[in-house]
Amino acid sequence: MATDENDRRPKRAVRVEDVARVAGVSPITVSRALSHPDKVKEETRQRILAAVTETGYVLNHFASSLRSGRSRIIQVFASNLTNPHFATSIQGIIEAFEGTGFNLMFAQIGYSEMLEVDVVNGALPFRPAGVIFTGVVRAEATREALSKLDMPIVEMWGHRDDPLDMLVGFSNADGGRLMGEHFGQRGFRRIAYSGHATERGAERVAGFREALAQHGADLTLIHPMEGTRSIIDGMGAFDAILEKLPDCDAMFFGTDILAIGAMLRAQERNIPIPAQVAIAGFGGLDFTAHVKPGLTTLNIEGYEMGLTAGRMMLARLNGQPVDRLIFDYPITLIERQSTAR
Amino acid sequence: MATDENDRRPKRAVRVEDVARVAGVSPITVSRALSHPDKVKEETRQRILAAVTETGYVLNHFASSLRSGRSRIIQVFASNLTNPHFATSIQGIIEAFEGTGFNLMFAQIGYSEMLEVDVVNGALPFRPAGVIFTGVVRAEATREALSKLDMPIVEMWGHRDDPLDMLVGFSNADGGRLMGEHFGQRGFRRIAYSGHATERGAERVAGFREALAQHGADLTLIHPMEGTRSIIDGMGAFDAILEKLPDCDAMFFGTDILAIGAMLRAQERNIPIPAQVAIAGFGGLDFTAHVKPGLTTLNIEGYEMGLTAGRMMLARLNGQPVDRLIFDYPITLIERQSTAR
DNA sequence: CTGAAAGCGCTAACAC
DNA sequence: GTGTTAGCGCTTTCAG
Repeated sequence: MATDENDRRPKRAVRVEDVARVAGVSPITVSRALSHPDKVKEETRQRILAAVTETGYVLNHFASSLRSGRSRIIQVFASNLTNPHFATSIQGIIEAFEGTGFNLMFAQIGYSEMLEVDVVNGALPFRPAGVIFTGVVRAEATREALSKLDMPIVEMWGHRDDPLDMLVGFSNADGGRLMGEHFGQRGFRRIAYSGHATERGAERVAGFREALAQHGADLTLIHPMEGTRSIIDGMGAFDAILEKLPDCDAMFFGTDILAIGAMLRAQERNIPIPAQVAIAGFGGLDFTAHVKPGLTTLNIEGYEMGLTAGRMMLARLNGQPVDRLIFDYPITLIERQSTAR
Repeated sequence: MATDENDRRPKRAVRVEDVARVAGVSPITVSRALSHPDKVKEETRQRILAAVTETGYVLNHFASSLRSGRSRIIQVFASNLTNPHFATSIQGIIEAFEGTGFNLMFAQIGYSEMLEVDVVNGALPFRPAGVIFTGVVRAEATREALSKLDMPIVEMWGHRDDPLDMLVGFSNADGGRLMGEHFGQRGFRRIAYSGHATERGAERVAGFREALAQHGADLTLIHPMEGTRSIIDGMGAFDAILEKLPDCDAMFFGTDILAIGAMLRAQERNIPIPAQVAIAGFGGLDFTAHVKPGLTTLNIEGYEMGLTAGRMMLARLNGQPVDRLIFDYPITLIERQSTAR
């Protein structure tokens, strides 16, 4: 960028000092012009901006953060990206922060959400400006440690009345209830659930059971599938359920993928869906609309949740008021042929 | 962690100096014990480690990186996570770095790979220890800028004989060739391709066309679909192709998702697959094995590619020799009912 | 609205 | 194998 022949030597990076010299001001004024533009006279600011372009200056985040104790890093604790719901959610988060000058740092957490204090501490050396969890933090010790940190936090994909700070999620209990209501109305009686059955899965199961009870039905069998979600697993689950509960007339799966696996397996075994067994999924992935028979499912807006999570965080970081700390996305039943009677 | 009552005041963080005092050594020795263990006497090291636990010391990355000019950050430039291939790949990368002490920073690049110098520069203030691209860097200017950086780089999901540094990919041309060979042998004559058709897509199309030519067949129609990959898009593509090429007898789609959409649309329209139109996909997503008819596809190991990319980078960072700079994953044809004759 | 001095916490370079 | 000194580049005081 500089026009002289010094370009040859990438000796040392351009510093505020260099910009300051070119602009004829002191280093601190350059710093202010860049981070608190309104605290510097417009004219000076213009001169400084010109000098920045001329010198090709870029801020050294390390020096900046070391001195200020703050950073422009958003720490994201994400679950398995193999699950399209989470992947899509993360995509939403990424897009929310695009072009904002914040940088996203990723760390993996298990699907179990049994996030340890250590995992969180491991990310703190970066003093992130904010933290986003692709889940609700369960461990009490971790919650306490986090709440002491006094930084913006977004939890996702679950529900709590007392989030650490902000929450973008939905109620698994409501989801379970919706499906229980649906199954109850249809008159199903020998009912099985397969999928995540602890933590947030437990809430879903509880809601499901509760709604079924109101129709005099109950959840006859739970076939737990923690952390797995392939089509093959769904096929296996279908067989396993019919093995234990041969007269099963309705199955509710914790993910659409498992449900599709079950439907495919039913086809292979010539078991008519929904005539003999009704099948429902969870997630609202787009292919559920296109399989035959169409798959009844609970729809969740993963991408939008991610986007919203990112925007809430951003608003908070920019000092804007966040109108709702808890943003529960509605979960809706999409009724299709696979559970028709 | 400290046992006295000073715990109440989180005045300032524990520093090397504090650890040094407790261990009865100088700060620099603490630093060395932590980052170059072999340069410190075993006994001293033990004493220091004890002091670290006692004081609850955690390294300040900002100070460390500011001083050393190095960081433990791996910059990942990722494409759209909405695409399960990329998401899975990223998952592989994440797992490769789990527990290694390196931190992953994410930035989004468009599917087009027309990564600008600016995007790259935007990440450099963090002086990453390495950079991973979920794609091959196309823009020459960017390639040059990167090569001057003198840091480990992994490019992915494509092929070049002259990678910037390391490459984990596969040959799109080979993939296209495999499918062209397959279509040619089956005797298809009115052939359409739909999907990504520029850059890496162009290589695939070229290979496809080349192999078809050897069987006296040719690629009659290209229906480009840049950056889209939903089932709905596949349904639309199917209709669009038949509109332009009513006697089309075989379609090759750039992603399995598009291919599935096409198959579903064919079912709706009562067009027999493969009797009237053969359909093939690309990617080897697991559901291709389970749909009816089974979908012929080209298999790609996304997760493994990510894992390998991460491990190559890690080996390089740990100063281990990297035996192969270019790691081409084999791409294989999975022949199923959807293209049977 | 602008500047001078100081120091964030660490490690490179050079002793010993 | 260990210590001393200095400084990475920025921004927080505190003055003016």
